[in-house]
Amino acid sequence: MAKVASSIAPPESKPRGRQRSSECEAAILSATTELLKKKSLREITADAIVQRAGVSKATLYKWWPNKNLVALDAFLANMRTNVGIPNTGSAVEDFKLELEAVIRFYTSPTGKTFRQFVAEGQSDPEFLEVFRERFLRARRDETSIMWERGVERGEIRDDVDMDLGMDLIFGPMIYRLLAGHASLDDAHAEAMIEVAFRGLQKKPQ
Amino acid sequence: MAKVASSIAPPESKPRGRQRSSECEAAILSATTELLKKKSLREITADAIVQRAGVSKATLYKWWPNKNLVALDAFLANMRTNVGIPNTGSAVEDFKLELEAVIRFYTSPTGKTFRQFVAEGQSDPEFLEVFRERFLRARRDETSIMWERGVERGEIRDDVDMDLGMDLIFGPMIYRLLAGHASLDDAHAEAMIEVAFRGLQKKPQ
Amino acid sequence: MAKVASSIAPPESKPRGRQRSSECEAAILSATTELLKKKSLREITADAIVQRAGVSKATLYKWWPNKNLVALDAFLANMRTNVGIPNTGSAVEDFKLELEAVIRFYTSPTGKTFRQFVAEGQSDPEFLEVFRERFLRARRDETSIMWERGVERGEIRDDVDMDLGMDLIFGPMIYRLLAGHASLDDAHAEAMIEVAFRGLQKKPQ
Amino acid sequence: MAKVASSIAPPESKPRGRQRSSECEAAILSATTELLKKKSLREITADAIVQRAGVSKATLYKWWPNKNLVALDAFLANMRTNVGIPNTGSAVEDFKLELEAVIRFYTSPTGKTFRQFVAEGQSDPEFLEVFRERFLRARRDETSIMWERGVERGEIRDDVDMDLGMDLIFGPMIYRLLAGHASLDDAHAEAMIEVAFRGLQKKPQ
DNA sequence: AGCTAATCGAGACGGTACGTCACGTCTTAAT
DNA sequence: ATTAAGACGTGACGTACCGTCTCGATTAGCT
Repeated sequence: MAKVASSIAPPESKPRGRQRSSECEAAILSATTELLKKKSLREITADAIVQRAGVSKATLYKWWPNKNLVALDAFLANMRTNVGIPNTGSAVEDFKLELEAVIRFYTSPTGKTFRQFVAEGQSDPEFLEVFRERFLRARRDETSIMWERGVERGEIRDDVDMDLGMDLIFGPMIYRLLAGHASLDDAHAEAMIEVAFRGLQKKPQ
Repeated sequence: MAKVASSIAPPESKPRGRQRSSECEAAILSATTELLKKKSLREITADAIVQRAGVSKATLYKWWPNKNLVALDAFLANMRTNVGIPNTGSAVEDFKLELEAVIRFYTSPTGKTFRQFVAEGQSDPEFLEVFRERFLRARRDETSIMWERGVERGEIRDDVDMDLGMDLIFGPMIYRLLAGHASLDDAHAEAMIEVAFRGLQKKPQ
Repeated sequence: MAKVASSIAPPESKPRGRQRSSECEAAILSATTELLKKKSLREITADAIVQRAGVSKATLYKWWPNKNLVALDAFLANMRTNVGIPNTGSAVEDFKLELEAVIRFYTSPTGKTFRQFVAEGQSDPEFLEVFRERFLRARRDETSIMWERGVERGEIRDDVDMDLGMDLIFGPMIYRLLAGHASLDDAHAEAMIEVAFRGLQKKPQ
Repeated sequence: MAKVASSIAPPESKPRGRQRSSECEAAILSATTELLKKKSLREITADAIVQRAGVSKATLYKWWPNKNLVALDAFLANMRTNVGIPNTGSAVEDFKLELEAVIRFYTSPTGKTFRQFVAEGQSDPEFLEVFRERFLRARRDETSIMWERGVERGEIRDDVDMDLGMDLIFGPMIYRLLAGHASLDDAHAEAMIEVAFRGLQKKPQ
């Protein structure tokens, strides 16, 4: 993470000196995870992380450039149990289930960090890009399978750009998540998909 | 600003002492506006504002609790020249023009502050609420006129909740604005409105 | 107070306009007196005085240049009930009684302000001079009567400078008062006078 | 300084991390010394000290709770070249020389800080105590040697409490120093000792 | 009776220093 | 070489008090 993968050569004589402690990395990530449950990203300090992890500040800054990227790594590490995407045979149903699942996640204790990553990204373009590539794109790659299945089955119009379609489906939810001007629940998901798909699906004619 | 309008009594004898200097307020707001053109909200400091405004820090903190609300007041003060909403006779056209205008604003030097307000709101719920009430709601109230015209003319289905419809129209744009995963221009606006309205408009038959 | 006595002309036609309110002056002085009972001179603020006195800050600064001089006026106003000096017929006894009385005063709630005046004087030479002239000199003028009686009665050597003698008698007490390195009570007064007078008094021979 | 000496264990393995920079401490103390030559203790600001020392404010506040204690440390550091006490064989002569020396010091550029320490102590009892213990007591311990020599040689009465005697000798000088009502020089020292010792010394008979 | 001027309460204002906080870097001794 | 401990410079924070100022209201002698 945040580091270059240690490259190729497998025999690779170890460098001199003490080796990087994977325990340190784990301690930092899990400390960060714990802190994120209690406080917002902005409120968490690098000092708090290292203290809770029983690790020195130099160690943290040796492996990560700043605490946002630590938090991102911690966040991603907790997503490995990756929910499979639904496959009901109907694109509308699939996206409805998916949207519900995503809403549940984003409003969960862990998922609410998402909003804070987007927020941090507004004043740190590099971070925003990393976040986009490592989180958003991964999610979109998964959901694109659902999209393609819909297109192949003739449920989704093939003249609609997928990115546009995806934004139509998930954009309103993101907007509500960030602006908080309206509620977010299963009912909303259903209604939203209903209307959106009226614009996306092929006419049955 | 930041203060409640002093309510009813119109003759309203002035309070005893020295009156609040409107020059100070103006200086602070315009200094903030200038700084926002050059730096992000996060980078701007209260010290920089007061120094540029030639005003004491105590004065700033006397009238505003923090610099975010100063920036919001400055932002709103610059919007008084309020764009009238379009009225072409066609709801699709109206929303297309409106979405294009909004995109142009949000990507303009002044409008890019919008993203930063949303960002700040993520770690400051109170600020988010103020921002929502004083900016977002005002915009939505305006656009709701367009929506209602569309409904009355029979262009927009009357069984679609307006809030949901608005989010469907503007949500995708906000999402792209904040996540930056895809471009935002007139072409996008057109395509987005096209698809969204297929779900929103009444069948012609 | 703190103002030059309004000079010569006794009939003196009053100046036009509203006259200085003696209630204001009294309110300020008594508010200051009250505050001095609870807090040290350093801790008291001009704002606190005017608030407690129900008076405006401009009024305070119109008649006094700073709060130290207000406090000095308040202090002096509370000393009008001027303790007569003792007159037992014996200089040693007189000074013993006087020293005891002075110690009692300086360690009383009112008198402990004395220390703070001396303290303020260290960083404000002008104030020190005013304090010296208006308080210390008045006290010394009183005590000088005791001294002179002693000299006349032949109890005190006439070749000792009075100022030096006074400092010998009161200096040690002031020192203890300010440095706090030893106790101050009647016993100390007695012992101190005992020793000091052995140096001051005429040999009985 | 300002920290407790780290007690007993002489081998004392150094603590883990980066050590306190003695350069910082030295820079702070010498900057403070310089500033004290030009300004009064009250006028000196923590900002000015750290700026002149090229040190951060956090560092100063890490090691000292306030600037008074910094100044005290700086003051004491400049006294290490400790004047030996006189030893002429005569207590009167010894104390006369000592009083002259002390007067010279207290009226010197460095020594005039003494008055300001006493002044600060009046509104900060804790500081007064530290000042007393670390400065006054040290001086008194030194001078007590002179006193004891005098007692042993039979020059000073053995029924006079030493603290009382000391105050009789030095109190008047302190009084004049702080109140400024009379001059302080060698002539004064001589006269004062003359009179004081008449009360302190054993009758020759 | 009005005019005019000094005074008053209220409190806004510019200024200066405060002491705290978090950041990210650096130093040291131990592993 | 990497670690834990933790000192350090930087820079912003929000608060406090100072002494000045601007208001409109009040008061009283003078015309």
